[in-house]
Amino acid sequence: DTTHALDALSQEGLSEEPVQQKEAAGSGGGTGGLPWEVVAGDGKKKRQHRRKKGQARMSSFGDDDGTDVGEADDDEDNGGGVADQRQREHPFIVTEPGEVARGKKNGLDYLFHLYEQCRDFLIQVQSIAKERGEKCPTKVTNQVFRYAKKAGATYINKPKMRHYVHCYALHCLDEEGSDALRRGFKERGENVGSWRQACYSPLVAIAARQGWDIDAIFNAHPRLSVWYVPTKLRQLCHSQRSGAVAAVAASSSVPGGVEHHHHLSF
Amino acid sequence: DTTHALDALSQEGLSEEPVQQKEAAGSGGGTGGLPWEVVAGDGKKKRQHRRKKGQARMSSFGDDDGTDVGEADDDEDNGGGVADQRQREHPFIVTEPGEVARGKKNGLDYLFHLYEQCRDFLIQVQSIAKERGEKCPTKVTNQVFRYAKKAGATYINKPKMRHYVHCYALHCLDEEGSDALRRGFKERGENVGSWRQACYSPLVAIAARQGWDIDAIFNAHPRLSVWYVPTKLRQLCHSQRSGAVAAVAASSSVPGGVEHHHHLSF
DNA sequence: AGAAGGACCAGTGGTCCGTA
DNA sequence: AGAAGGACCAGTGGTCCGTA
Repeated sequence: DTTHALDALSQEGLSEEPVQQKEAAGSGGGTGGLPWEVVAGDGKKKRQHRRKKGQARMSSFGDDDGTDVGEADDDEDNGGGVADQRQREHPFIVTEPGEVARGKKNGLDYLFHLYEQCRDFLIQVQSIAKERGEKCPTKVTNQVFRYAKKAGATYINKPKMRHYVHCYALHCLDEEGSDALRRGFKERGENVGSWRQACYSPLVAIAARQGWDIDAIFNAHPRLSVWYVPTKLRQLCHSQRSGAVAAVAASSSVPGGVEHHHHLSF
Repeated sequence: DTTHALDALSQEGLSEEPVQQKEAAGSGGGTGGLPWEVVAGDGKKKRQHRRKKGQARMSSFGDDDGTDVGEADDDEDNGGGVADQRQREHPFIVTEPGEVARGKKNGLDYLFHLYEQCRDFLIQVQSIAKERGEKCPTKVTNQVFRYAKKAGATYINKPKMRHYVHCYALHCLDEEGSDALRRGFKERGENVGSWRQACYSPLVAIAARQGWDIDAIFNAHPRLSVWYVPTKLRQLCHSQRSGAVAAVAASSSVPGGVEHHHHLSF
Protein backbone atom coordinates (compact mmCIF):
# COMPACT_ATOMS: atom_id res chain seq x y z
CA ASP A 1 0.00 0.00 0.00
CA THR A 2 3.01 2.27 0.20
CA THR A 3 3.96 3.61 -3.20
CA HIS A 4 6.91 5.63 -4.34
CA ALA A 5 6.79 8.99 -2.62
CA LEU A 6 7.31 10.89 -5.82
CA ASP A 7 4.70 9.25 -7.91
CA ALA A 8 2.54 10.40 -5.06
CA LEU A 9 -0.21 12.03 -6.96
CA SER A 10 -0.28 10.23 -10.26
CA GLN A 11 -3.83 9.12 -10.98
CA GLU A 12 -5.78 10.81 -8.25
CA GLY A 13 -9.19 11.70 -9.51
CA LEU A 14 -7.65 13.73 -12.27
CA SER A 15 -9.10 12.46 -15.47
CA GLU A 16 -12.62 13.69 -14.99
CA GLU A 17 -12.23 17.03 -13.26
CA PRO A 18 -9.65 18.88 -15.29
CA VAL A 19 -9.43 22.30 -13.77
CA GLN A 20 -12.46 22.77 -11.56
CA GLN A 21 -11.57 26.00 -9.78
CA LYS A 22 -14.52 27.42 -11.58
CA GLU A 23 -14.58 30.47 -9.39
CA ALA A 24 -12.00 29.91 -6.75
CA ALA A 25 -10.01 33.09 -7.30
CA GLY A 26 -12.38 35.96 -6.71
CA SER A 27 -9.71 38.60 -6.28
CA GLY A 28 -9.43 41.57 -8.60
CA GLY A 29 -12.10 41.00 -11.23
CA GLY A 30 -14.70 43.70 -11.71
CA THR A 31 -17.10 41.24 -13.30
CA GLY A 32 -18.86 38.55 -11.32
CA GLY A 33 -16.99 35.65 -12.88
CA LEU A 34 -13.61 35.92 -14.49
CA PRO A 35 -13.82 36.42 -18.26
CA TRP A 36 -11.70 33.46 -19.31
CA GLU A 37 -13.94 31.22 -17.26
CA VAL A 38 -17.25 32.59 -18.44
CA VAL A 39 -16.68 31.81 -22.08
CA ALA A 40 -16.50 28.06 -21.48
CA GLY A 41 -17.32 26.19 -24.66
CA ASP A 42 -16.91 28.92 -27.24
CA GLY A 43 -13.21 28.89 -27.84
CA LYS A 44 -10.90 30.85 -25.57
CA LYS A 45 -11.35 28.37 -22.76
CA LYS A 46 -10.16 25.45 -24.79
CA ARG A 47 -7.02 27.11 -26.03
CA GLN A 48 -4.87 24.37 -24.70
CA HIS A 49 -6.55 21.74 -26.80
CA ARG A 50 -5.74 23.33 -30.13
CA ARG A 51 -2.99 21.57 -31.91
CA LYS A 52 -0.98 22.04 -34.97
CA LYS A 53 0.43 19.25 -37.04
CA GLY A 54 4.11 18.98 -37.66
CA GLN A 55 7.02 16.61 -37.57
CA ALA A 56 5.78 14.92 -34.44
CA ARG A 57 3.04 12.57 -35.54
CA MET A 58 4.43 9.65 -33.60
CA SER A 59 4.97 6.64 -35.80
CA SER A 60 4.17 8.09 -39.20
CA PHE A 61 7.86 8.07 -40.04
CA GLY A 62 8.46 10.03 -43.21
CA ASP A 63 7.25 13.44 -44.29
CA ASP A 64 5.53 12.19 -47.42
CA ASP A 65 2.23 11.78 -45.68
CA GLY A 66 1.51 15.34 -46.76
CA THR A 67 0.40 16.52 -43.33
CA ASP A 68 0.70 20.06 -44.51
CA VAL A 69 -3.06 20.06 -44.42
CA GLY A 70 -4.74 23.07 -43.15
CA GLU A 71 -2.81 24.69 -40.38
CA ALA A 72 -6.56 25.25 -40.27
CA ASP A 73 -5.34 28.62 -39.73
CA ASP A 74 -6.31 30.63 -36.77
CA ASP A 75 -9.90 30.39 -35.65
CA GLU A 76 -10.10 29.33 -32.07
CA ASP A 77 -11.79 25.97 -32.18
CA ASN A 78 -10.78 23.77 -35.04
CA GLY A 79 -12.65 20.58 -34.31
CA GLY A 80 -11.55 18.17 -37.02
CA GLY A 81 -8.15 17.46 -38.55
CA VAL A 82 -6.69 16.60 -35.18
CA ALA A 83 -2.99 17.34 -35.42
CA ASP A 84 -0.41 16.72 -32.78
CA GLN A 85 1.74 19.77 -32.10
CA ARG A 86 0.56 21.75 -29.08
CA GLN A 87 -0.16 25.38 -29.69
CA ARG A 88 1.59 27.92 -27.52
CA GLU A 89 -0.33 30.24 -25.28
CA HIS A 90 -1.02 33.67 -26.64
CA PRO A 91 1.52 36.20 -25.45
CA PHE A 92 0.69 38.51 -22.61
CA ILE A 93 0.06 42.19 -23.10
CA VAL A 94 -0.13 44.90 -20.50
CA THR A 95 -3.78 45.36 -19.56
CA GLU A 96 -5.38 47.46 -16.88
CA PRO A 97 -7.16 45.78 -14.00
CA GLY A 98 -10.41 44.26 -15.23
CA GLU A 99 -9.53 44.64 -18.89
CA VAL A 100 -9.81 41.57 -21.09
CA ALA A 101 -7.17 41.26 -23.79
CA ARG A 102 -8.53 41.32 -27.33
CA GLY A 103 -7.17 39.43 -30.29
CA LYS A 104 -4.63 36.69 -29.81
CA LYS A 105 -3.39 38.04 -26.52
CA ASN A 106 -3.76 37.36 -22.84
CA GLY A 107 -4.12 40.01 -20.16
CA LEU A 108 -2.47 40.40 -16.80
CA ASP A 109 -5.51 39.47 -14.73
CA TYR A 110 -5.32 36.14 -16.49
CA LEU A 111 -1.60 35.91 -15.67
CA PHE A 112 -2.27 36.49 -12.00
CA HIS A 113 -5.10 34.02 -12.11
CA LEU A 114 -2.63 31.36 -13.18
CA TYR A 115 -0.70 31.92 -9.95
CA GLU A 116 -3.84 31.33 -7.99
CA GLN A 117 -4.57 28.18 -9.95
CA CYS A 118 -1.10 26.89 -9.16
CA ARG A 119 -1.67 27.52 -5.51
CA ASP A 120 -4.92 25.59 -5.68
CA PHE A 121 -3.09 22.71 -7.32
CA LEU A 122 -0.51 22.84 -4.55
CA ILE A 123 -3.26 22.63 -1.96
CA GLN A 124 -4.61 19.54 -3.67
CA VAL A 125 -1.17 17.96 -3.82
CA GLN A 126 -0.72 18.73 -0.14
CA SER A 127 -3.95 17.12 0.89
CA ILE A 128 -3.16 14.00 -1.11
CA ALA A 129 0.30 13.84 0.44
CA LYS A 130 -1.16 14.26 3.91
CA GLU A 131 -3.69 11.53 3.54
CA ARG A 132 -0.97 9.22 2.27
CA GLY A 133 1.46 10.15 5.01
CA GLU A 134 4.05 11.40 2.53
CA LYS A 135 6.16 14.49 2.73
CA CYS A 136 4.16 17.54 2.03
CA PRO A 137 5.45 20.34 -0.20
CA THR A 138 5.07 23.90 1.07
CA LYS A 139 5.91 25.51 -2.25
CA VAL A 140 4.89 25.16 -5.88
CA THR A 141 7.38 22.49 -6.91
CA ASN A 142 7.99 20.41 -10.01
CA GLN A 143 5.58 17.91 -8.55
CA VAL A 144 2.84 20.53 -8.53
CA PHE A 145 3.53 21.55 -12.13
CA ARG A 146 3.35 17.89 -13.11
CA TYR A 147 0.06 17.55 -11.27
CA ALA A 148 -1.34 20.64 -12.98
CA LYS A 149 -0.42 19.24 -16.37
CA LYS A 150 -2.09 15.92 -15.62
CA ALA A 151 -5.13 17.75 -14.40
CA GLY A 152 -5.41 19.29 -17.85
CA ALA A 153 -3.96 22.71 -17.13
CA THR A 154 -1.45 22.33 -19.95
CA TYR A 155 -1.11 26.09 -20.24
CA ILE A 156 0.70 26.17 -16.89
CA ASN A 157 4.43 25.58 -17.00
CA LYS A 158 7.37 26.26 -14.78
CA PRO A 159 9.46 28.71 -16.86
CA LYS A 160 6.46 30.96 -17.41
CA MET A 161 5.37 30.99 -13.80
CA ARG A 162 8.89 31.62 -12.52
CA HIS A 163 9.36 34.39 -15.05
CA TYR A 164 6.57 36.54 -13.66
CA VAL A 165 6.64 35.66 -9.96
CA HIS A 166 7.83 39.07 -8.88
CA CYS A 167 5.05 40.72 -10.89
CA TYR A 168 2.55 38.61 -9.00
CA ALA A 169 4.34 39.50 -5.78
CA LEU A 170 3.80 43.18 -6.42
CA HIS A 171 0.15 42.48 -7.19
CA CYS A 172 -0.18 40.69 -3.85
CA LEU A 173 1.77 43.12 -1.72
CA ASP A 174 0.60 46.41 -3.15
CA GLU A 175 -2.37 45.95 -5.42
CA GLU A 176 -2.92 49.69 -5.80
CA GLY A 177 0.67 50.29 -6.80
CA SER A 178 0.56 47.33 -9.15
CA ASP A 179 -2.63 48.60 -10.76
CA ALA A 180 -1.17 52.06 -11.21
CA LEU A 181 1.94 50.64 -12.82
CA ARG A 182 -0.16 48.62 -15.23
CA ARG A 183 -2.19 51.64 -16.25
CA GLY A 184 0.94 53.68 -16.79
CA PHE A 185 2.65 51.07 -18.91
CA LYS A 186 -0.47 50.38 -20.91
CA GLU A 187 -0.94 54.07 -21.61
CA ARG A 188 2.61 54.44 -22.82
CA GLY A 189 2.20 51.38 -25.02
CA GLU A 190 5.02 49.49 -23.34
CA ASN A 191 5.41 45.79 -23.93
CA VAL A 192 5.16 43.08 -21.33
CA GLY A 193 8.90 42.79 -20.97
CA SER A 194 9.39 46.33 -19.83
CA TRP A 195 6.40 46.21 -17.52
CA ARG A 196 7.90 43.09 -16.02
CA GLN A 197 11.23 44.82 -15.49
CA ALA A 198 9.51 47.75 -13.88
CA CYS A 199 7.91 45.54 -11.26
CA TYR A 200 11.23 45.00 -9.49
CA SER A 201 11.75 48.49 -8.25
CA PRO A 202 8.60 48.97 -6.19
CA LEU A 203 9.20 45.57 -4.62
CA VAL A 204 12.68 46.54 -3.56
CA ALA A 205 11.20 49.67 -2.05
CA ILE A 206 8.74 47.57 -0.07
CA ALA A 207 11.56 45.35 1.13
CA ALA A 208 13.55 48.41 2.18
CA ARG A 209 10.69 49.54 4.38
CA GLN A 210 10.53 46.11 6.03
CA GLY A 211 14.15 45.47 6.91
CA TRP A 212 15.19 43.96 3.57
CA ASP A 213 14.05 40.47 4.40
CA ILE A 214 12.37 39.51 1.15
CA ASP A 215 11.92 35.89 2.25
CA ALA A 216 10.03 37.02 5.31
CA ILE A 217 7.88 39.27 3.15
CA PHE A 218 6.98 36.44 0.82
CA ASN A 219 6.33 34.04 3.67
CA ALA A 220 4.10 36.43 5.52
CA HIS A 221 1.66 36.60 2.65
CA PRO A 222 -0.66 33.60 2.30
CA ARG A 223 -0.89 33.58 -1.47
CA LEU A 224 2.71 34.58 -2.08
CA SER A 225 4.28 32.24 0.45
CA VAL A 226 3.93 29.26 -1.85
CA TRP A 227 6.35 30.79 -4.37
CA TYR A 228 10.11 30.75 -4.26
CA VAL A 229 11.68 34.19 -4.10
CA PRO A 230 13.14 34.83 -7.57
CA THR A 231 16.92 34.93 -7.64
CA LYS A 232 17.09 38.31 -9.26
CA LEU A 233 14.74 39.95 -6.80
CA ARG A 234 16.77 38.54 -3.96
CA GLN A 235 19.94 39.91 -5.51
CA LEU A 236 18.44 43.33 -6.07
CA CYS A 237 17.36 43.53 -2.45
CA HIS A 238 20.79 42.47 -1.35
CA SER A 239 22.72 44.92 -3.47
CA GLN A 240 20.37 47.75 -2.61
CA ARG A 241 20.89 47.09 1.06
CA SER A 242 24.62 47.10 0.55
CA GLY A 243 24.30 50.45 -1.15
CA ALA A 244 26.10 49.00 -4.11
CA VAL A 245 23.36 49.90 -6.52
CA ALA A 246 25.12 50.77 -9.71
CA ALA A 247 27.41 47.80 -10.12
CA VAL A 248 25.13 44.84 -10.11
CA ALA A 249 21.66 46.29 -10.45
CA ALA A 250 19.35 44.28 -12.62
CA SER A 251 22.03 41.82 -13.71
CA SER A 252 21.10 38.21 -13.33
CA SER A 253 23.14 35.71 -11.39
CA VAL A 254 26.53 36.95 -12.57
CA PRO A 255 27.65 40.58 -12.80
CA GLY A 256 27.28 41.90 -16.29
CA GLY A 257 24.46 39.46 -16.78
CA VAL A 258 21.77 38.77 -19.27
CA GLU A 259 18.61 40.75 -18.91
CA HIS A 260 18.31 44.28 -20.26
CA HIS A 261 17.70 46.80 -17.53
CA HIS A 262 15.86 49.98 -18.07
CA HIS A 263 16.14 52.30 -15.14
CA LEU A 264 17.89 51.81 -11.85
CA SER A 265 15.90 54.66 -10.53
CA PHE A 266 14.85 53.16 -7.26
CA ASP B 1 30.66 40.32 -6.15
CA THR B 2 27.84 37.89 -6.65
CA THR B 3 29.09 34.33 -6.80
CA HIS B 4 27.36 31.09 -7.56
CA ALA B 5 24.74 30.51 -4.94
CA LEU B 6 25.84 26.97 -4.33
CA ASP B 7 29.50 27.57 -3.88
CA ALA B 8 28.18 29.92 -1.25
CA LEU B 9 30.35 28.92 1.59
CA SER B 10 33.49 27.62 0.00
CA GLN B 11 36.48 29.26 1.65
CA GLU B 12 34.90 31.12 4.48
CA GLY B 13 37.28 31.26 7.38
CA LEU B 14 37.48 27.53 7.42
CA SER B 15 41.11 26.63 7.18
CA GLU B 16 42.13 27.92 10.55
CA GLU B 17 39.24 27.09 12.82
CA PRO B 18 38.44 23.46 12.07
CA VAL B 19 35.75 22.55 14.51
CA GLN B 20 35.68 25.18 17.19
CA GLN B 21 32.51 24.23 19.06
CA LYS B 22 34.82 23.51 21.92
CA GLU B 23 31.97 23.35 24.36
CA ALA B 24 28.94 24.36 22.50
CA ALA B 25 26.79 21.37 23.25
CA GLY B 26 26.40 21.14 27.00
CA SER B 27 23.43 18.80 27.00
CA GLY B 28 23.53 15.43 28.69
CA GLY B 29 27.09 15.02 29.91
CA GLY B 30 27.62 14.38 33.59
CA THR B 31 31.15 15.72 33.38
CA GLY B 32 31.90 19.40 32.92
CA GLY B 33 33.24 19.13 29.39
CA LEU B 34 32.42 16.35 27.02
CA PRO B 35 34.95 13.54 27.07
CA TRP B 36 35.84 13.54 23.38
CA GLU B 37 36.61 17.21 23.64
CA VAL B 38 38.61 17.13 26.84
CA VAL B 39 41.23 14.73 25.52
CA ALA B 40 42.38 17.18 22.87
CA GLY B 41 45.91 16.36 21.78
CA ASP B 42 46.25 12.87 23.19
CA GLY B 43 44.66 10.75 20.52
CA LYS B 44 40.93 10.19 20.49
CA LYS B 45 40.27 13.72 19.34
CA LYS B 46 42.34 13.34 16.21
CA ARG B 47 40.71 10.16 15.11
CA GLN B 48 39.80 11.63 11.77
CA HIS B 49 43.39 12.33 10.89
CA ARG B 50 44.55 8.77 11.13
CA ARG B 51 45.10 7.25 7.77
CA LYS B 52 45.90 3.92 6.34
CA LYS B 53 47.86 3.44 3.18
CA GLY B 54 46.41 1.62 0.26
CA GLN B 55 45.82 1.83 -3.44
CA ALA B 56 45.02 5.52 -3.41
CA ARG B 57 48.31 7.39 -3.24
CA MET B 58 47.37 9.85 -5.94
CA SER B 59 49.89 10.01 -8.74
CA SER B 60 52.18 7.19 -7.69
CA PHE B 61 50.77 5.06 -10.50
CA GLY B 62 51.82 1.49 -10.01
CA ASP B 63 51.79 -0.66 -6.91
CA ASP B 64 55.51 -1.30 -6.96
CA ASP B 65 56.25 1.61 -4.70
CA GLY B 66 55.92 -0.80 -1.82
CA THR B 67 53.60 1.37 0.25
CA ASP B 68 52.87 -1.58 2.43
CA VAL B 69 54.89 0.23 5.03
CA GLY B 70 53.64 0.26 8.52
CA GLU B 71 49.92 0.10 8.72
CA ALA B 72 51.60 1.52 11.83
CA ASP B 73 49.03 -0.61 13.32
CA ASP B 74 46.54 0.66 15.76
CA ASP B 75 47.79 3.15 18.28
CA GLU B 76 45.76 6.30 18.10
CA ASP B 77 48.20 8.88 16.91
CA ASN B 78 50.60 7.66 14.32
CA GLY B 79 52.59 10.74 13.49
CA GLY B 80 54.95 9.64 10.73
CA GLY B 81 54.48 7.38 7.73
CA VAL B 82 51.65 9.52 6.40
CA ALA B 83 49.50 7.24 4.31
CA ASP B 84 46.49 8.28 2.33
CA GLN B 85 43.48 6.08 2.98
CA ARG B 86 41.08 7.62 5.47
CA GLN B 87 40.28 5.50 8.45
CA ARG B 88 36.64 4.84 9.23
CA GLU B 89 35.13 6.01 12.46
CA HIS B 90 34.92 3.47 15.20
CA PRO B 91 31.54 1.77 15.33
CA PHE B 92 28.98 2.87 17.85
CA ILE B 93 28.04 0.79 20.83
CA VAL B 94 25.11 1.21 23.16
CA THR B 95 26.29 3.24 26.13
CA GLU B 96 24.38 4.69 29.05
CA PRO B 97 24.12 8.44 29.42
CA GLY B 98 27.47 9.84 30.48
CA GLU B 99 29.37 6.67 29.74
CA VAL B 100 32.45 6.91 27.52
CA ALA B 101 32.99 4.02 25.16
CA ARG B 102 36.17 2.04 25.79
CA GLY B 103 38.33 0.44 23.14
CA LYS B 104 37.78 1.14 19.49
CA LYS B 105 34.19 2.18 19.92
CA ASN B 106 32.14 5.34 20.11
CA GLY B 107 29.29 5.91 22.52
CA LEU B 108 25.84 7.36 22.03
CA ASP B 109 26.53 10.68 23.73
CA TYR B 110 29.13 11.19 21.05
CA LEU B 111 26.59 10.24 18.38
CA PHE B 112 24.14 12.81 19.66
CA HIS B 113 26.90 15.35 19.89
CA LEU B 114 27.45 14.97 16.15
CA TYR B 115 23.86 16.08 15.57
CA GLU B 116 24.51 19.19 17.56
CA GLN B 117 27.69 19.87 15.64
CA CYS B 118 25.77 19.59 12.38
CA ARG B 119 23.26 22.08 13.63
CA ASP B 120 26.05 24.46 14.53
CA PHE B 121 27.46 24.08 11.03
CA LEU B 122 24.01 24.82 9.62
CA ILE B 123 23.83 27.97 11.69
CA GLN B 124 27.16 29.09 10.27
CA VAL B 125 26.03 28.32 6.73
CA GLN B 126 22.86 30.28 7.36
CA SER B 127 24.66 33.33 8.59
CA ILE B 128 27.03 33.31 5.62
CA ALA B 129 24.07 32.96 3.27
CA LYS B 130 22.26 35.79 4.96
CA GLU B 131 25.14 38.20 4.76
CA ARG B 132 25.55 37.36 1.09
CA GLY B 133 21.85 37.70 0.35
CA GLU B 134 21.59 34.12 -0.85
CA LYS B 135 18.89 31.60 -0.13
CA CYS B 136 19.15 30.32 3.34
CA PRO B 137 18.74 26.63 4.17
CA THR B 138 16.49 25.71 7.06
CA LYS B 139 17.63 22.11 7.28
CA VAL B 140 20.89 20.20 7.33
CA THR B 141 21.39 19.83 3.59
CA ASN B 142 24.16 18.52 1.37
CA GLN B 143 25.60 22.01 1.44
CA VAL B 144 25.96 21.78 5.20
CA PHE B 145 27.62 18.38 5.05
CA ARG B 146 30.05 19.78 2.51
CA TYR B 147 30.76 22.73 4.75
CA ALA B 148 31.36 20.44 7.72
CA LYS B 149 33.84 18.41 5.72
CA LYS B 150 35.73 21.50 4.62
CA ALA B 151 35.75 22.70 8.19
CA GLY B 152 37.65 19.55 9.08
CA ALA B 153 34.81 17.52 10.55
CA THR B 154 35.54 14.63 8.24
CA TYR B 155 33.87 12.19 10.61
CA ILE B 156 30.50 13.72 9.75
CA ASN B 157 28.74 12.30 6.72
CA LYS B 158 25.23 12.19 5.40
CA PRO B 159 24.45 8.45 5.44
CA LYS B 160 25.50 8.15 9.07
CA MET B 161 23.56 11.18 10.23
CA ARG B 162 20.43 10.18 8.35
CA HIS B 163 20.68 6.66 9.70
CA TYR B 164 20.32 7.68 13.34
CA VAL B 165 18.10 10.75 13.06
CA HIS B 166 15.16 9.10 14.75
CA CYS B 167 17.38 8.02 17.64
CA TYR B 168 18.40 11.62 18.12
CA ALA B 169 14.75 12.61 17.85
CA LEU B 170 13.87 10.38 20.76
CA HIS B 171 16.74 11.83 22.73
CA CYS B 172 15.38 15.33 22.06
CA LEU B 173 11.73 14.61 22.66
CA ASP B 174 11.92 12.32 25.65
CA GLU B 175 15.38 12.28 27.13
CA GLU B 176 14.29 10.21 30.11
CA GLY B 177 12.72 7.59 27.89
CA SER B 178 15.72 7.60 25.64
CA ASP B 179 18.07 7.17 28.58
CA ALA B 180 16.03 4.30 29.97
CA LEU B 181 16.05 2.58 26.61
CA ARG B 182 19.81 2.92 26.37
CA ARG B 183 20.29 1.43 29.83
CA GLY B 184 18.01 -1.46 29.01
CA PHE B 185 19.71 -2.28 25.75
CA LYS B 186 23.16 -1.94 27.22
CA GLU B 187 22.24 -4.26 30.07
CA ARG B 188 20.95 -6.89 27.72
CA GLY B 189 24.08 -6.58 25.59
CA GLU B 190 22.16 -5.60 22.47
CA ASN B 191 24.03 -4.19 19.52
CA VAL B 192 23.56 -0.72 18.08
CA GLY B 193 21.34 -1.96 15.28
CA SER B 194 18.69 -3.33 17.58
CA TRP B 195 18.80 -0.30 19.84
CA ARG B 196 18.32 1.83 16.75
CA GLN B 197 15.30 -0.24 15.70
CA ALA B 198 13.84 0.05 19.16
CA CYS B 199 13.89 3.84 18.98
CA TYR B 200 11.03 3.90 16.49
CA SER B 201 8.32 2.61 18.71
CA PRO B 202 8.43 5.22 21.50
CA LEU B 203 8.51 7.93 18.85
CA VAL B 204 5.40 6.58 17.23
CA ALA B 205 3.78 6.58 20.65
CA ILE B 206 4.70 10.22 21.11
CA ALA B 207 3.28 11.04 17.69
CA ALA B 208 0.08 9.22 18.57
CA ARG B 209 -0.38 11.44 21.61
CA GLN B 210 0.07 14.54 19.50
CA GLY B 211 -2.26 13.92 16.60
CA TRP B 212 0.17 11.93 14.46
CA ASP B 213 1.76 14.95 12.88
CA ILE B 214 5.41 13.92 13.01
CA ASP B 215 6.49 16.89 10.90
CA ALA B 216 4.92 19.29 13.36
CA ILE B 217 6.61 17.47 16.21
CA PHE B 218 10.02 17.80 14.59
CA ASN B 219 9.46 21.41 13.65
CA ALA B 220 8.33 22.38 17.11
CA HIS B 221 11.64 21.35 18.62
CA PRO B 222 14.52 23.79 18.08
CA ARG B 223 17.31 21.23 17.81
CA LEU B 224 15.28 18.67 15.93
CA SER B 225 13.67 21.04 13.46
CA VAL B 226 16.79 21.21 11.33
CA TRP B 227 16.51 17.50 10.46
CA TYR B 228 14.36 15.93 7.80
CA VAL B 229 11.83 13.45 9.15
CA PRO B 230 13.15 10.01 8.20
CA THR B 231 11.06 8.22 5.62
CA LYS B 232 10.57 5.14 7.70
CA LEU B 233 9.45 7.02 10.79
CA ARG B 234 6.95 8.88 8.67
CA GLN B 235 5.67 5.63 7.25
CA LEU B 236 5.39 4.01 10.65
CA CYS B 237 3.35 6.93 11.95
CA HIS B 238 1.13 6.76 8.92
CA SER B 239 0.47 3.05 9.09
CA GLN B 240 -0.08 3.15 12.83
CA ARG B 241 -2.65 5.88 12.38
CA SER B 242 -4.36 3.85 9.72
CA GLY B 243 -4.52 0.94 12.11
CA ALA B 244 -2.73 -1.18 9.57
CA VAL B 245 0.04 -2.13 11.93
CA ALA B 246 0.94 -5.64 11.01
CA ALA B 247 1.35 -5.34 7.29
CA VAL B 248 3.95 -2.68 6.82
CA ALA B 249 5.43 -2.22 10.27
CA ALA B 250 9.16 -1.66 10.28
CA SER B 251 9.57 -2.27 6.58
CA SER B 252 11.49 0.38 4.74
CA SER B 253 10.15 2.21 1.73
CA VAL B 254 8.54 -0.79 0.09
CA PRO B 255 6.42 -3.43 1.83
CA GLY B 256 8.45 -6.49 2.63
CA GLY B 257 11.47 -4.24 2.86
CA VAL B 258 15.00 -4.49 3.99
CA GLU B 259 15.58 -3.88 7.65
CA HIS B 260 15.14 -6.60 10.22
CA HIS B 261 12.48 -5.81 12.73
CA HIS B 262 12.46 -7.13 16.22
CA HIS B 263 9.22 -6.43 17.97
CA LEU B 264 6.18 -4.62 16.73
CA SER B 265 5.06 -4.32 20.28
CA PHE B 266 3.97 -0.74 20.25
C1' DA C 1 28.01 -11.21 11.83
C1' DG C 2 27.35 -5.82 12.31
C1' DA C 3 28.42 -1.32 10.88
C1' DA C 4 30.49 2.99 8.45
C1' DG C 5 30.23 5.76 4.34
C1' DG C 6 31.49 6.33 -0.92
C1' DA C 7 28.96 6.75 -4.46
C1' DC C 8 25.00 6.37 -7.19
C1' DC C 9 20.33 7.72 -8.89
C1' DA C 10 15.80 9.63 -9.69
C1' DG C 11 13.71 13.58 -9.44
C1' DT C 12 14.59 19.24 -8.18
C1' DG C 13 15.23 24.15 -8.84
C1' DG C 14 16.66 27.07 -12.05
C1' DT C 15 16.73 29.10 -16.52
C1' DC C 16 18.79 29.07 -21.32
C1' DC C 17 18.06 29.10 -25.88
C1' DG C 18 16.11 26.88 -30.03
C1' DT C 19 11.35 27.91 -31.57
C1' DA C 20 7.28 30.30 -33.45
C1' DA D 1 11.63 42.45 -32.55
C1' DG D 2 9.32 40.13 -28.25
C1' DA D 3 7.75 36.17 -25.94
C1' DA D 4 6.38 31.15 -24.62
C1' DG D 5 8.16 26.83 -22.93
C1' DG D 6 10.89 22.26 -23.99
C1' DA D 7 14.60 20.64 -22.31
C1' DC D 8 18.89 20.71 -20.14
C1' DC D 9 22.11 20.83 -16.10
C1' DA D 10 24.35 21.22 -11.66
C1' DG D 11 23.62 20.15 -7.39
C1' DT D 12 19.70 17.54 -3.89
C1' DG D 13 17.61 14.07 -0.94
C1' DG D 14 17.78 9.56 -0.22
C1' DT D 15 19.97 5.24 0.66
C1' DC D 16 22.16 0.96 -1.33
C1' DC D 17 25.73 -1.97 -1.30
C1' DG D 18 30.70 -2.80 -1.99
C1' DT D 19 34.01 -2.36 1.92
C1' DA D 20 36.50 -3.19 6.23
